[in-house]
Amino acid sequence: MARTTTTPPDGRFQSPEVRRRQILDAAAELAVSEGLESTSIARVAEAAGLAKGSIYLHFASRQDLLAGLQADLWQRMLATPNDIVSDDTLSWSTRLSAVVEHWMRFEFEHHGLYHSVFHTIATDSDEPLEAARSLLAELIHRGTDAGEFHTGGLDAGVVVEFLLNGYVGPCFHHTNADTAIDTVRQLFNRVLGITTS
Amino acid sequence: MARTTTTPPDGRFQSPEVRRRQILDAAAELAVSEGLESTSIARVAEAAGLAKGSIYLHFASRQDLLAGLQADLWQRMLATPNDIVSDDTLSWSTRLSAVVEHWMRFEFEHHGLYHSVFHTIATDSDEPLEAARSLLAELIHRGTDAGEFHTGGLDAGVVVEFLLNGYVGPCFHHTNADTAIDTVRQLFNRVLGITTS
Amino acid sequence: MARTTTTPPDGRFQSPEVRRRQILDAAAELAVSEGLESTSIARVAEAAGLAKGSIYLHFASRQDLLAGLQADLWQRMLATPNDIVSDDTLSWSTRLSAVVEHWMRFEFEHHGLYHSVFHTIATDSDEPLEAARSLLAELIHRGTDAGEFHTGGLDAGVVVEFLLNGYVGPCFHHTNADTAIDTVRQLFNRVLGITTS
Amino acid sequence: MARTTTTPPDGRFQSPEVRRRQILDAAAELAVSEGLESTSIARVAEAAGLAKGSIYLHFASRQDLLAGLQADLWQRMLATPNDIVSDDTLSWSTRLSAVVEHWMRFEFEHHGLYHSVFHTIATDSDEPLEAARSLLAELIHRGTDAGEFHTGGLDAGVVVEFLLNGYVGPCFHHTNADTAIDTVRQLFNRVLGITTS
DNA sequence: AATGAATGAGGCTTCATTCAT
DNA sequence: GATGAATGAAGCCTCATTCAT
Repeated sequence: MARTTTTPPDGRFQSPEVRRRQILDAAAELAVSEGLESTSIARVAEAAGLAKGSIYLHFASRQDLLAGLQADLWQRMLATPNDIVSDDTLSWSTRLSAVVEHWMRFEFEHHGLYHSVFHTIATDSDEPLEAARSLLAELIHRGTDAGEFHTGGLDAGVVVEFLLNGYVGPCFHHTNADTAIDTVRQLFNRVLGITTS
Repeated sequence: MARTTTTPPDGRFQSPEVRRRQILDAAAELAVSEGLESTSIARVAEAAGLAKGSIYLHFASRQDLLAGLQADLWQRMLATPNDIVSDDTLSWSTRLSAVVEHWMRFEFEHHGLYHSVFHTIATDSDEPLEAARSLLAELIHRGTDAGEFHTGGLDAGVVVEFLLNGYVGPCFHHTNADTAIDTVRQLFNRVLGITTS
Repeated sequence: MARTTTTPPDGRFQSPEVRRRQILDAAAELAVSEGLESTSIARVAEAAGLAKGSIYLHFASRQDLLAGLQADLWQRMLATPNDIVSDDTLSWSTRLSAVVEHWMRFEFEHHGLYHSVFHTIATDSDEPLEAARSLLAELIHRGTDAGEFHTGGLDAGVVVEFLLNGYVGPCFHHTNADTAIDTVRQLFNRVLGITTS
Repeated sequence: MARTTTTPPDGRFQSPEVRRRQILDAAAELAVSEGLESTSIARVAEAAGLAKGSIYLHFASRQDLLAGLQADLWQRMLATPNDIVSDDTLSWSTRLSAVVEHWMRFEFEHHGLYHSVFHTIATDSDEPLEAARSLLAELIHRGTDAGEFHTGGLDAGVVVEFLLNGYVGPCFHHTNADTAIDTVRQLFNRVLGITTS
């Protein structure tokens, strides 16, 4: 039949994957602009150009939607850094710098959404958060082993938490992003005893 | 019913100041134990031993109450550090250490309440947050002038934000508080180029 | 003060007991006219002259309201019969007749509401239903012992269920109530082997 | 996707009659296991192996489906009894016994579905219910004329309603089915003045 | 004949806020 | 000052029904 038309005439009918993404994007935008708690199903539906009930074709509940948003953000936050850490052509301090830059740009773009998602949503698993911690912990550990970093007996867990929270602060106030990133990179270096000659 | 007049045996009639304090304390306790969003007027009233309507004799709205709570917390967070910074018998690095310890203990005690108040409540003024920034900024500035800290041309605003957020991270995970505080103090030292001989 | 006015000017403020009764009455009326499932909170509130939210000052949930309605009906259904059964000045067959009449008039008045409440609402306890069964079972048992009834070895439980359901049937169709009651009384007599000379 | 044309390997295309039956059977099963109100279109479709929308190719609305279910049940309830009543090789009391047994077994099998269908669904016509009444009324009338039953001037309509409701009661509580049936048969005999010598 | 994404009315429930007492 | 019954807007969710494919 006429089943060949892959592009529907208007946007009324969409494949589940597309719709799911549209909804998540709408939710993310709302969450950024109005806060997570104000991100109601009604608002999301409106922003996504759907009826309220249609949200439930893609998410079992508001909690589920929020969890999906969280997972989505985490995955975007972690994908590139994972690649960076695995790239053995780079020195450890270069990898660290690259990860910091990625995270900060991500945070600038989302203007703190990560932070509210981070601290507000109750999910069953802290998996992705743990993944971020592990990533940074491993990076530090291996850079130290390689003689590039010098943590001098500091509690590794505390250092990781400190850095992971610290870089977020400068992202909230729109000073020049490049300056902020550059400064934070140097702060990471100081914390990890990296001497940039 | 048969109880006729004046001064009731229990604490039913209180001066406005006392009542206000009772309400704020009840709200803070609830916010710590159940989260800011779950802190409803009904729950606060119940915890404060008042009827719902009576809350409105002391606060214009829920927002007002939450703003009061915020101001209260900031107040508590800043009072002692202000004293510390003014104490000229101490070296700048000692003052810094003392402020960090105060803030971290405060955070540990309130189990992240500060953080959610910080990030959730929309207030008209960022006054107190600005005050915290100023405090730390001044401390760093004067310590640098005194030759105790060495920030080497780093953007002061970024450093302040970095530190102000960084110390919060380790407070969420109940590793031993003393270890966390000690480690964070050393991290501050590293960031500010303080050499502890 | 002016606390003496027991009758409020209009019906806006009522004591909890009065309101609870008004709500239950409204709910019963709706349940009779439209069926239990159609008895929504919104309809009940409207019928009771209240806002939707006000229902929840008196009932924890729709289930709770329905359970309250059920309990209310059962209690009205069982109070008088209990008295009748205890009245030792009457013969057992007279008591039986009186109970049947009470139940049937009750059913006529409520036009089958008992029946839908009986079969629809999921309550934690079947207490009151069990109470009705017990009442009839005891009445039959003691009337048999007294030599007034002759059940001749029939399974007591089955007989009770049979009678308890049977009398309801004629109440649905508005034949003359008195005729129906009189006929059902005779049917009970036949079932229980009572000879009315 | 790659599956090209005609006659699919599974039972996807069916004649309307077969589909209708499949849907009704699925609905009946669901109604028995979960109650009439919980029998949603979505559940029925799922149980029948169809998409939601396809139900509407066979029934105009949910009400229509429920009415169909009702008609179906009545049909099954009345077919055999009609044959029994027409079987002139049997005495009237034997026919009565056989009808009672059929009805009770039917009720036991469906675990009260008949009852909820009976009392919940609003249909335009009470035709089938009337048919059941007529059947029993005729049976009683002709048995009385034949001298087998002795109703002694009791109101026929009331007696029919009484019996029609009465037999249902014992079916709800899983005492032994055979005992229940046997007992109810005797109760019918008592009501109709049948002496079993 | 079949699908299933989309709809939107309607149901339950919560909660900040008001106001007569 | 204090109360608490009452309100009503707003939130989450379900489900019968439609319709483009």
